Amino acid sequence: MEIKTARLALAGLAHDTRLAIFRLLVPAGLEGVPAGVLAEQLHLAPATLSFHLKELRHAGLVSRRRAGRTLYVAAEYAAINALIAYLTENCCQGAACLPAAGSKPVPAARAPRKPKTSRRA
Amino acid sequence: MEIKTARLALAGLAHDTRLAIFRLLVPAGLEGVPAGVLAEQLHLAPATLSFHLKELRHAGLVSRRRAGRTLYVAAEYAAINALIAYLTENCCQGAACLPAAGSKPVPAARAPRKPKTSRRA
DNA sequence: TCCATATTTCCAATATTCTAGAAATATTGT
DNA sequence: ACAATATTTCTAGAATATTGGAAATATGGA
Repeated sequence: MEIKTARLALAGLAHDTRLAIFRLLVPAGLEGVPAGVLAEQLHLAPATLSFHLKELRHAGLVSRRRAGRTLYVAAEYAAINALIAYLTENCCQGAACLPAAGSKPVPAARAPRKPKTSRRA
Repeated sequence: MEIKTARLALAGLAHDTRLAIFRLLVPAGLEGVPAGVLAEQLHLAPATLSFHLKELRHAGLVSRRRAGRTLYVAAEYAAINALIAYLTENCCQGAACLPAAGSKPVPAARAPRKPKTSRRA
């Protein structure tokens, strides 16, 4: 996953309403949820919901499927998988996201430069 | 991890500069990187870097440690671990983030209501 | 065709976030 | 105490995101 894609996905979820939408979609599986139901459950004006769905779609986090007059929105599980993979690979130390087995230990506090040429109390 | 914490972490990383900062910190381990080095590497005005570090700190994604005049910034691996765990648990179908083994299959497109009382060509 | 339903797009007002200069703070060395 | 370094806080303007009413679009049915 590219850094730009990752940032888009992060931004997509980094909003209360959108995170709430996504969490409603997750248990709904591939069938998804009608947009109207989302608006009802989250008390959102139609235009507002539409705006956030557009954002989520833009980030590749949800897909849309029309059934008659109703548009079903569904979570794009692959996108989260990819985001989790990105975070694991790029924002952790490889696999377990530990401080890295071989990383330098925390040094004791001391100034970096100027090795002091002469001293004087 | 709480939803609010998760959103904070997501928002923290959902910005080009902050994601770049974090990615520079990851390989630096617990020792971290002097703020000045970050500013230099990313060509950021001191005040701008400080603003983003504040955001990252607020989100719990980085920590700060003073060594003389220099402030070392380090990645908070635990925070990413927690975020990944949150996404895995809440934005996936449990473990593998698959469309859920038991979720309903995608239904063929059809209108939801009004089961049609009479027909006519 | 005309009407009702479901949702989107358009648009403008509002809110939030970002940037960076300048001044302030913290620390060390002289 | 003073000067130099490293970084933050203050501040305000610029940029971007969010909200929702109203009009537009898509679909199905009478």
